[in-house]
Amino acid sequence: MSDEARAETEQRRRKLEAWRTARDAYPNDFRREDLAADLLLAHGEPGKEELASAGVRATVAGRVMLRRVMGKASFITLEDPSGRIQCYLRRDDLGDEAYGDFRNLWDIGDIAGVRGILMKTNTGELTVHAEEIRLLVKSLRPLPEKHHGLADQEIRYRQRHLDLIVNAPSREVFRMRARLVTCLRRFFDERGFLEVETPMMHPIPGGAAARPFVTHHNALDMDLYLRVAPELFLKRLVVGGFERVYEINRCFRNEGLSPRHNPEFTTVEFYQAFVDYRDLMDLTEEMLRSVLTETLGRTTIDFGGEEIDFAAAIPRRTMTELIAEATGLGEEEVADADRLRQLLRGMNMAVEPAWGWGRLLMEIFEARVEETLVQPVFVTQYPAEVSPLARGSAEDERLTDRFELFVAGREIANGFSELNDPDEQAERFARQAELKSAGDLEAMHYDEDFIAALEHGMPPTAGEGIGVDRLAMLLTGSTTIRDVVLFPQLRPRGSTST
RNA sequence: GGGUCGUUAGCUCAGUCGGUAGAGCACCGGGCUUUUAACCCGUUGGUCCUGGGUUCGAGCCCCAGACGGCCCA
Repeated sequence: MSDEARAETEQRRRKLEAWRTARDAYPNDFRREDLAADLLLAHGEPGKEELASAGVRATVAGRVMLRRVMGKASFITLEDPSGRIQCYLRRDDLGDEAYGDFRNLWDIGDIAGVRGILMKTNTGELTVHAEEIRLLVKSLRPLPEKHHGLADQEIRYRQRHLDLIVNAPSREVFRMRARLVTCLRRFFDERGFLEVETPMMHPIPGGAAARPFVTHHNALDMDLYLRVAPELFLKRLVVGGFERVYEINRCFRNEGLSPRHNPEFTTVEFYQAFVDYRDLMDLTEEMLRSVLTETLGRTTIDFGGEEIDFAAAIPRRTMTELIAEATGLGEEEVADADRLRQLLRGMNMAVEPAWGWGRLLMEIFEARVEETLVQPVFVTQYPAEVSPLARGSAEDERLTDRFELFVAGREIANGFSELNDPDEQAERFARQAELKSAGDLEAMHYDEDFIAALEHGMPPTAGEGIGVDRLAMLLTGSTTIRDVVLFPQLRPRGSTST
């Protein structure tokens, strides 16, 4: 901290010490009775004289955000969770001592309580004319600038409390996120889904192609993995007879940080027996319209200057179709692994010899198609090679009954008809295990316990995962996940690691 | 991991060609009893991200590093 910041903090500490000598500097007996927004709603309309004759009492409390001292009278603006309310403080009303303490010891950022009578100023602003003022908490550190707020992104993420104190739009983002989660929960509850919690620590990481975080259990003396997905546990619950389940919770993936990736992120994952992936696409559309209507009050969103429309039916396009369109390849060429490999090399992209047709197709899709999918679209018929848990397509054994939803060039949801043939699942795991031993760090483990569960019989089921952070980004127009995660992961300050 | 842009007062930001480091807000002192980002007067406040180098002289040029943003892998 610089001399000057220290100087101001010391100044404020001196004020606190002066205040402390006479009384409890951290009282907890003040009870707020009115919120700023409620007062404004109830008394915003009446004129100055009308309000004065009504003599309405109010008791407010909040953080001092603005201060205008005019000698023997002052205005302060308090901010509470609902909004801001102005208070009018006069020496002649409060007495020399209380008013003097206010002038000498209070600062912007302190938390205060004010009891008084509602009035309107000459310019019509609803104001609490103070009869009693209380300094409730002294703030020892200066707040960021009152008009421009806090713009430094690094400080906004590292000291989120400051961001929340000063930046109203940031508070609104997290309120919106909370509403989103409430809506999701209600949506699934209303449809008979049971909310469950499955392990965050897995003996074998599974359910997604991703590198896990490793931790260690001392008493059991075994490594555990932070889950990359809850999928395999949720399907065991379907085997157990919970035919509709959902979980809203964190997943962890040991990958780089980016505007779209935080190592811990939230998904809602849900499973429903006796439906297939087409039914889930219908359900997803319904869910999106429901969430948008309840949170934003409309079915369109503005994202990066682009209006995105969820009112109409969301188109369903196969991956091969979209690739043919984007690359100009013919149907037979898209079906030809050698042709795809050639194309990728022509795009100057690394190609692993182990990659088969499905993986090559996926790579091309990610490189050429994804970012072009701005309006909502369900991409269907994902290759089996990259979908080791999805049911194979009846029409083409190289494909699966799987879809992903793309909006604004981002993957929002991933769902499929579940593979419930234990023998085929065992073969798929075996193939994944081969890839893993060949060095693919994201390949899945062979999960015997899951196979055993499938052997007891899982009803025909479809399941889906939706990125809650990414939905929150869409709803709030945020282009980086860090703006919708309260405490995003950042590199430790002053670290020397590379 | 690579490329690129950024880091200057507590906060928001200027800083010309390499020549004594600035503004607004906040803070401190003074004035002001209905202000509105209050206003007026006067002060204070700097590891110019860090470490090297070039130069008579570096916030500015060069090298390395840290952290952050963006793009790519």
